[in-house]
Amino acid sequence: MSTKEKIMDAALTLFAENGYDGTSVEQIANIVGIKAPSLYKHYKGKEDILNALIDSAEERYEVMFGSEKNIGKVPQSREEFIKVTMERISFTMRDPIIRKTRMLFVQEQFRNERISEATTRHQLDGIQRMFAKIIKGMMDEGIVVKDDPKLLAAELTAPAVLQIARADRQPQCEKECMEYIEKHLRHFCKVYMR
Amino acid sequence: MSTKEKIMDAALTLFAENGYDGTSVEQIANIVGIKAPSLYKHYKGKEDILNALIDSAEERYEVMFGSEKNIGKVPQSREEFIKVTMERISFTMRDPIIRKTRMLFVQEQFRNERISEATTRHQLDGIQRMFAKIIKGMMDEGIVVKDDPKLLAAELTAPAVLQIARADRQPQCEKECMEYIEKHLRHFCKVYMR
DNA sequence: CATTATAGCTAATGTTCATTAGCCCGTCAA
DNA sequence: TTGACGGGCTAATGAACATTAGCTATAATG
Repeated sequence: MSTKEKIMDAALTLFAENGYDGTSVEQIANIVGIKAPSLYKHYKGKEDILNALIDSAEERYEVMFGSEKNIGKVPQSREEFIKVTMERISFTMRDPIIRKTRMLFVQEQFRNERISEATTRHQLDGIQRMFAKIIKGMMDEGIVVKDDPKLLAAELTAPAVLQIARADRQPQCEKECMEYIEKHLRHFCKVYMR
Repeated sequence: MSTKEKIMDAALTLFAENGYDGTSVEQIANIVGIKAPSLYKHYKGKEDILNALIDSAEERYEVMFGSEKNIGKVPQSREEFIKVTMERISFTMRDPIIRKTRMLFVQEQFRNERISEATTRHQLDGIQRMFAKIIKGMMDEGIVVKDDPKLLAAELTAPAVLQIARADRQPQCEKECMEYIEKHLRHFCKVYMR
């Protein structure tokens, strides 16, 4: 891993934990194993690092939600839908980089316009568009009752998003959150699936 | 309004907008109309102000969700339920103190244990317990289909909570958010109400 | 009227922080 | 061999910040 990448990595960890203002350039340099001034050989300043982190999050988002490739095939049964959905949610909840990015965005959303806008785009539009497509697929196959796919997607994902946010701030409740999400998912299936 | 209250008020506004670390004692004093050192006649320090704000938020929560008085009577029709629910949500979304407290809590949730714990208690437990009671009441009256009231409450409130969070960071979308919430609410009623 | 507490002020302190200046060493191309 | 450059270093700078010390005026209390 190059020094530039190490800086990004360390900054993301610290920003997520202590916030942007609560993190000093020296702390970042310490983790990387260099002195603070050396950091300026790689980035113009602290804000430049934040912008690089936002860029990188946007790229990741583009890869995950930009194309429709990663939706996979339409689940053919209730249990299959529950399984792949729980896997997807579990990954999103636990992946360290996604988790730290979420925590960073949550904290900076009111001061940084790019982050504010990206949060809405990722958390609401992206996820719901994805699930709307899956649900639409299942509607077409007759597995799910006919209804507005976007509304159903929002109902499906919103409780999960809130539980993920809870697990971010209270990691000791992670298991409980996942169970709660599964309960919701099963209830959703009971109501809307044949 | 006493100076002590003015300080709380100014601090809440600034903390919500710029975060705790992003706010200086001098900025708070400026809004109040005193010099920074005078502030220490009222509070031991910056953190003391934050703690007072948390105390005050907890008291407010206790008043709003502590007793069951403020649930009001069980709505007798779909339209009545929609009306009172939208009013409740609109108030929660727009009331300046509640809004700023929410924004402060969102930003500090990872660094302050009291806030972390309170966020879960207010955002998940409190709201859902309240709506579960209303829904339970309507189930008993036969207006809502028999089901787990807490699950239904979570499904009802989760999309609203996310839209309120969106309106907090993008106030220009407030109207859009409210319309979105009403759409969800009506869909919820279509699915679960007779 | 005397005294005491309250709540403001200015000046100062010590710390932390982001950033810059300028030096040095190793690598690699000309 | 030379020279340029990348990437590290130390030292320094200047600003911001939380907090303390100590003075003063006004209001409340005896």
